[in-house]
Amino acid sequence: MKIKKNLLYGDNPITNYLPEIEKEDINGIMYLISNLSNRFLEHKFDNNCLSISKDMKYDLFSQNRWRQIIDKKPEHVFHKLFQLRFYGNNLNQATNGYQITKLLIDSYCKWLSYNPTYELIEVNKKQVRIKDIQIDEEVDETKSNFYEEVEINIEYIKKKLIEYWEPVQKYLDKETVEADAELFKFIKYKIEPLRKMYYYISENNNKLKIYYRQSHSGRYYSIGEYSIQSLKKEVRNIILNDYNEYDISVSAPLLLSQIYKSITNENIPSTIKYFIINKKRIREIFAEKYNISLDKSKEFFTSLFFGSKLLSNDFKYNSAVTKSLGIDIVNLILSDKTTYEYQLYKDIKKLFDVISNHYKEKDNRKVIGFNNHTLELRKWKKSTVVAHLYQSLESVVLDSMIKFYTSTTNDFNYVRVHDCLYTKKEIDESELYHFIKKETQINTLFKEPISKQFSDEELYKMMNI
DNA sequence: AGGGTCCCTAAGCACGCTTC
DNA sequence: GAAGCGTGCTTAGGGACCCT
Repeated sequence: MKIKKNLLYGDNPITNYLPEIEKEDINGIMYLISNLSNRFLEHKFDNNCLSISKDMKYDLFSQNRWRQIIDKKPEHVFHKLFQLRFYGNNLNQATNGYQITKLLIDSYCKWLSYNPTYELIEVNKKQVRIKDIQIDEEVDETKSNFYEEVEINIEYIKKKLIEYWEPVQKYLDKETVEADAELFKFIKYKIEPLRKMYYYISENNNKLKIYYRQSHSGRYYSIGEYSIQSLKKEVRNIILNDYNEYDISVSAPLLLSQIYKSITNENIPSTIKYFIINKKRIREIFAEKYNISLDKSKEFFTSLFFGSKLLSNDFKYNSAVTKSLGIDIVNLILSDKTTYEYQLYKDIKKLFDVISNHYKEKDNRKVIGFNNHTLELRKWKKSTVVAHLYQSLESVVLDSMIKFYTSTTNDFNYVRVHDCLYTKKEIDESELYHFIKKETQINTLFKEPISKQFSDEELYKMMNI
């Protein structure tokens, strides 16, 4: 256990609010402060009380001491401080009946602005982070297959971080701050991840180390605390600010169609073809028609191409789509069988059936993907099988993209994101297309198609508006 | 010796968020 | 549909201890 000597009791924002801290508990408080940056909004405040998880209590005070000395004695200062518990970690549950108080925002702002020392502490053998500095990478080497390292333009991230910080700063002057979903999400999913990544990269000589693990289908997932793949896209694009993004446009419909075509030798259903050509407008008109947000609309079509059911699913009454859109809208979609969206739903279902049955005939225990990765099945499950095939084909295309990039530029700064490749140097999209076609026989698209698009009038007619 | 209780930890599940 | 991370809660099971 090591503690920075000059970070004294009373020097940090939390202890300012806690007049009676016992000396022996200061380690615990240090631990709390070090965790504050990432988690503070998930702890419910009531006056000067905050709640922390059971594990954290035990880490702080040891389980025995917590139970025997603190939990059983209501007069103990920490009993009062930590007695509250809350369930769930989303905003609604965390703030139910409470407000995000000035204390909370204040502590966070002060904590960030202080930044006086870069000292690390150890508590109960656990290494933790304090004052923004990472001491140890917590990636489990046994889980990751390998890592790749890429150069990052850190100055731009710094600039963006300052921009991000502005909207939070204005809360400093207010007495109380109302629970604000936007603020909550902004800090939790944008500021904190970006800040964390910024320090991670700057500590590593302006390079980003990405650990990958390969899944059964051949996809590479970035793992660990600093996983770049599950960052919000906006944040990821800030980090990879000077990179070029080569995205397989309408990837799921496009690749599924080619699997279908290779099996049946037939043209794909026209509904799916129209979607590939007019994706953007179709999503906009769909959002308009059912009066939902564009994001919900995107989610709807994405789910359809992953084989989502509209109403019920096997284990829960409501499918993911029903949960997202609400039962009324789903019923509305299902009520008119002549609409484009209904027919698209049916055609995708047919496409899934054809692909699934074709492979089931060969062997109903295993499926060999396009990259020769094999899926072993105990029980045949259509959606899993199609997902495996789709992902294996996707990984073939991504491998091919990487091969093209590294061989033509002799550069290895690239980041894998399933059906999208970020590259440091620019490449020619048309050459990339031909390379992939030659290597894999797959047709890809890297930009929204502009030819053969329907007029709005035709689209409205198609969707029965 | 058997039964009950407490302590402690790990593992598993559920949930909520992100990405594609 | 695939997967990731972080968090909260429950449960299983072993060890230590005490009582009958």
